[in-house]
Order: sequence, then C-alpha cells, then structure tokens
Amino acid sequence: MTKAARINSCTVGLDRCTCFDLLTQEQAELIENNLVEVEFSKGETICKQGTFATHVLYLTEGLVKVHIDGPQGSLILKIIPEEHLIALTALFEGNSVFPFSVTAYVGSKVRLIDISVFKKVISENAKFAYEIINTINANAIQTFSRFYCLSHKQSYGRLADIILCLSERIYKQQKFELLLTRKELAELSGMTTENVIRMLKKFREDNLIEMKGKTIKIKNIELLRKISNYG
Amino acid sequence: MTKAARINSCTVGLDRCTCFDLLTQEQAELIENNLVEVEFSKGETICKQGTFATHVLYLTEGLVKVHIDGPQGSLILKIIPEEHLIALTALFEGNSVFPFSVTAYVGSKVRLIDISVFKKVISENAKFAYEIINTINANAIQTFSRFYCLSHKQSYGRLADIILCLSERIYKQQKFELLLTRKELAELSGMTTENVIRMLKKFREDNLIEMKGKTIKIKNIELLRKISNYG
DNA sequence: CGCGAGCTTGACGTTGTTCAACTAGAGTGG
DNA sequence: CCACTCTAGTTGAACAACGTCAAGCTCGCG
Repeated sequence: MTKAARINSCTVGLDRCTCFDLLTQEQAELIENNLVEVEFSKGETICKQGTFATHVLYLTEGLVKVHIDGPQGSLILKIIPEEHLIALTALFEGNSVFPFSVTAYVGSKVRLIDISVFKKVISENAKFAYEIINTINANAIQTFSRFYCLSHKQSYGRLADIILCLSERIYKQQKFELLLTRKELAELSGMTTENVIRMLKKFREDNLIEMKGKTIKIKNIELLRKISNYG
Repeated sequence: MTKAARINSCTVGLDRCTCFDLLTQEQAELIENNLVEVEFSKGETICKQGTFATHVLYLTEGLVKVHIDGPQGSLILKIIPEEHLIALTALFEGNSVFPFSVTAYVGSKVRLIDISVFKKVISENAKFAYEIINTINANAIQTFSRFYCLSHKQSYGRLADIILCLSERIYKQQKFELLLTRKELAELSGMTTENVIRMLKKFREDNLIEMKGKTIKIKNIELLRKISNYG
C-alpha cells in the first residue's frame, strides 16, 4: 500500500540525465560533432509519429509532451522537462519510425543526435549502454504508472495528480504559474476541458487550491494527495 | 491513419526472443550455470510487485500477465506468451524492486536468471546489450499501444481488440479455446465482467463471432477489425 | 444430490461527455 | 478610441456509457 500510494501520472524523477559522463573523450567528441541544436517554439512538433527516426533527442531547455495520435484522438504518454533524453524508444530496430510524436509546450531547445552515431557508441561502450537501458526503463516505469492513473482513477484523482506532479516535479514549488491552457490540462488528465474547469472550481471551493489569473497555489497538499491516491 | 489503425492492446509480436544467440560460448555457459527453471501453476504469482528484483525471467512455456496493483485495483500492462523475456524492466538500477507483478494464466515454466549475472553479460557484450534495448523498447511500445486502447477506445472496441489479439497473436487461429474466464477477459479489456458478457452476446447476435462452450470462432474478422479501430 | 464457482440478465445509479450559450480579455483595423 | 473578432474560459442541461447491485441460472465435482 505504501508502495502503491506512490503511483503518479506525471514525469520522470528530478535528476538530469547523467549518462553522457560515461563516454570516453573520443566518443563524446563523436557525438558532439554529429549533433545540431534546434529551437522550437510553443506548439511546434519536434518529431512526428510515423516518420523515420533519424535522431535521438536531448531536451536542453523547455517542456515537451510525448503523445500517440490515433483515430480516437491523442494520448499523452508523458511530459518531459529539460535536461532529459527523449526519443530513446526510437532505438528500436524493428521498425525505425517514431512510435509517437513530441510537441513543445513552451519554447524549447533540442539537440538532435544522429541515431546511427548514437547506436555506434552504445555498441562500443557497454557501461553507456547499461545507463541507456536504465533510462529507458525509468521512463517506461513512469509511463506505466501514468497508465495506471489514467485508466483506474476517476477524474478528481487524475486532476489532483496532475496538479501535484506539476508542482513537485516540474515547477518544484507549491505556487506556480500554469503555462498550460485548460484544454492542455484536460488532455493531460484525460478528460474534457469543461470537466477540468468544473473540478478546479470544486477544488477552489473546498479550499484545496487558490487561483489568481494563471497562478495556482496549493493550500492543502495532504488532502490533495489523498484525493490523488484514493479518488 | 493507416499507421494509427494498427494500434492494438495485446502482446508483443510473434517472434521468439533471439537475443541469446549473440552470446559467446563462455557467456552462454555463465548464464546456463546461473539459472533455475521453475514450474508455476495456473494463478500462481511468478513475481510480486515491490519485492527485490533478484532475477530476470524467461518464459519457456505458458502464458502470463504482467500487472500493476494499486489502491484502485489491478491493471494488466501486457500479456506475454512463451519464449519471451519478461522482467527486463527490473534491470532498472534506481530502485531494484519489481515495478509490477507477474502471474501465470496457465501452467507455466519460467527460467530465473540471476540478475547480476545478466547485468554482467550486458556490460561485457554490447551487441547483446543492444538487442536487450530493442526488446525492452518493443515491449514498451506495445504497452503504450495498449495504453492508448484502454484509455481512448470505448468498450466494444476494447473487447474486439482483445479477441483479435488472442486470435492473431496468442493462439494464431481464428477458432480457439478460450482459457480465460469472463472475469479475466474483463480485466484484460478494462471493464466489468457483466459488461463483457453483454458485449459478447451482442457480438454473437450480430454474427461477428460464434461460441460453443469455451471455444470462440471469429466469423466476421473485417467488421471486428473495424470495431477495434473505430469503436 | 447439493454445493459453489462461474455465468447471465435486468433495473438502476453515477460519472463524465456533449452541446449550446454566454463572458472576458487580447489583438486589430478603421 | 471604439467597434470587431477571436480565442480561452465558464456554466448549465440533457444524454450516453458504463458500473453496481441483486437475483437467478448452469454445470462440474465431491
């Protein structure tokens, strides 16, 4: 139960990605020489589901969402803050297309690392490969956790969850300026815009949060946690 | 759209795991000498969420489910047929406990490979590590696909999906003996037992499937596919 | 023969969606 | 400086999908 209580739906832990520290001078240079840094503005598609995966992505600045688009609309798999690798799943040899899209929530800087170079380094440096495995797994576990939340919690729980995650893992403050629209919040917590609004209103009425313009302040974090766990 | 149409909720592709072919004689022996094969009977827990991950699992025979248990009940992440590796996600260093449970659907034989030996081989053999990355990714992508289905399709679509998956990927026949109870089917397609029954009845009435005892025969696979995609 | 697990059915309630209307603020051009 | 429009936000009422509950059924097994 204590274990289960930690199931959350947001993003991977706080730490920046450290795997590049394991490269030899030569390998680091090889990667350096085969990457470009590109800026994306709010709302832009960084990579598109179904296109050939030619690069691995490293987000140096910004905030992005990773999502699957299908006939029934879009599902956000996870959101990723800066200093994290993104499309590692693209390493999958079998079908070398991106299995998802990545879109910028805010202006973002992304390093595109040539995928064949990345693969080469992996197959030369087992310690690095091992770190990459860990990173992939951490991401997968996080997404499974989100899977659990979206499919098993009801909407109050899901929304509470997202608010907590934004506060704890993205902004790292109890009071933060919400950069997302209601619609984006809705997509994140897997419900309609109208519902998000109604629930935020309820949260305000119950004195769980305070809202001024775009700023959200968490007033009763314990209760919010309870709602996230059992609602 | 053609891409999206392939989103399904079941299990990873048809092929058996081939990664062990990449080992040197010595490495293969090292693994051989550090594994035990254990039989589990129907319903038994093969590994338990939250316990220390001491082994990587290889399913030689049987059918298992991988699931997360939490305050809101159990979520099946995926089901795995024989000749596949299972708990690769347990390689994740950060918290070396199983992030999920694995339970046998039917009598199953499992090889338990010592995790430190497995890790050792990975860090010595980069090609092998690379194959492991591919396997992990293939599994993750499959689970993401299931995530999409469970959270975005309505129940008719989900059930159609599961029936198709069982037929195509597990039993590999259009007519098969269903080894699962209604309750298990319900858990798999993310709804209640009662609903599964009602929907199976509807499918029968609409001449999509035929049922005799535990045997299911698919009669109109095209329509079933359509329901899976757009329902 | 009777017990129990799994299966089936119907009535009803809840959650969350859909739709339609209305408001507020930001940007634009006359 | 004021209409004008556009988008985001908000609200309420009607509705559908699905879960819950309660009851009865069936079939295998001791």
